[in-house]
Amino acid sequence: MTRRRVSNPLALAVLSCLSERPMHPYEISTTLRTRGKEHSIKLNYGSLYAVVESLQKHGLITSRETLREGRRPERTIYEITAEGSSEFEDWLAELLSTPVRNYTSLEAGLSLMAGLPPAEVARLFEDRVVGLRIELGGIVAAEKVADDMGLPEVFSVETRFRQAMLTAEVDFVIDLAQRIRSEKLGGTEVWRRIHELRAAGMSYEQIMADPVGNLGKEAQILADNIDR
Amino acid sequence: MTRRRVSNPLALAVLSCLSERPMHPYEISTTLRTRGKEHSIKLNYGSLYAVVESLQKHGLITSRETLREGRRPERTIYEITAEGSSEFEDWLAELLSTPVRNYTSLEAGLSLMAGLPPAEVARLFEDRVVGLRIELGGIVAAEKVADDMGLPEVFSVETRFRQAMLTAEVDFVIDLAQRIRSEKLGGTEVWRRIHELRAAGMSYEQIMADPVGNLGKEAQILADNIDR
DNA sequence: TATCGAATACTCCATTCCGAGTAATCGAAG
DNA sequence: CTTCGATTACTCGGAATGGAGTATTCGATA
Repeated sequence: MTRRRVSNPLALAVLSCLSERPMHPYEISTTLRTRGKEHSIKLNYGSLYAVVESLQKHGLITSRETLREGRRPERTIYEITAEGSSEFEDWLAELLSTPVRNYTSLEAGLSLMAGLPPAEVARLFEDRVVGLRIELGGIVAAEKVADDMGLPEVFSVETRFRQAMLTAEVDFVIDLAQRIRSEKLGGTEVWRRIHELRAAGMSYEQIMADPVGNLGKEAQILADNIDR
Repeated sequence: MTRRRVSNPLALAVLSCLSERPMHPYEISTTLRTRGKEHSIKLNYGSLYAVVESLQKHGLITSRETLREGRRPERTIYEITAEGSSEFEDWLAELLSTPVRNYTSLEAGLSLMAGLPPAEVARLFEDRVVGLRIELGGIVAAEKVADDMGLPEVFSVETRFRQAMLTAEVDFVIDLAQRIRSEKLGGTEVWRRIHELRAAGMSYEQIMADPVGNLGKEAQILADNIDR
């Protein structure tokens, strides 16, 4: 059981919109878009309509009326229930107060990076830094626009947060790339050696048959960890 | 079309394991566990078996043999194909070099935080900091254990990365909580006022009928943004 | 005034995911 | 020697996801 009856964060955004006033799903989507919330909460129609239906099923919102103009598709207007309001507050409080594990793709990559040779990994990180700086540039520009429009900071803190996280990532990646290049990162020699031997045609299993002999005594730990 | 034929990062971990030697799925799972990779890549059995099957279907791995000991379930041993190897390298290179949007739950929360009153949000952030510090403590302890065992840093950079990100998050959240408490965060007064009026029984729509009158001239922007 | 692209307002459904369940075996303690 | 929890090794089905498709209308341009 996933603690929340509806667990997609998009549902929280829906409750947030309906806390203001009743809306129909498409209006919710455009509201979220114009406010820039779709940059922090993944929004696509498939999920939106599924989530709205699920919220209704669980009594957190109710449909108020269905109207149609001309031969356009129907628009069902939803409003939040008392139960929905308290779910909204409780859920939002939980999101703000309770750290949760978020798996990022960089973490996945880092955890397996020894699968590529050190020089290549360093180069890839240098590429990444270029990309990160471009993203950061975009965020800073967007912040400036919001500021010039007079939008108070409270309504775009998530952007500041992204900026902070991206900055920390840039710092980390630059440092890591340098430490790989200079072989100051612990184990880089063993790592490089493994790839040299593999490039020379030796299999991983052959290398690991005698790690210390093939790779040096730093590799003892690998021998200990890899055998069953 | 999701660029990769198999897009779950767990598939990358599977390919990584099979790059070393042939294994059966359960062995892959235990290998990933003992190496601590399941902290960076979500691992559950349902996904593991689905992903293995999908990798096979797409020709990135092949089953080598199926054996059974006693009346235990069958164990099918898989090995990586040449195509699988190049997919592994290509995919890993992409993960390392190319930033992607990762939606976090905190970002979702931040983007909607105006839905709760400022004082409460500040308190929630203070709670979060406690939790984050506990997590950080655990990570630092784990790093020490790895270091004492002599495990070279290359094989646990992902942990350092998590540490860096969590530290940046703590800094951000502490600063934000302080700026809310001291009302130095732009718009905090308007924000507080909205919740005071709502607590006094006024609806959001009533408030927004005359934002400047109800909330002060800082709220002009809200009027502009909220009407259609 | 005819056309064409953008916006409106969804629907569909093939994957993918993931938590819970199952069933056998092993090892240690009493 | 027997019981009980941990480990081994998966299977299953319901829920979530997300991209592509559909049908109408509006507004600008030629």
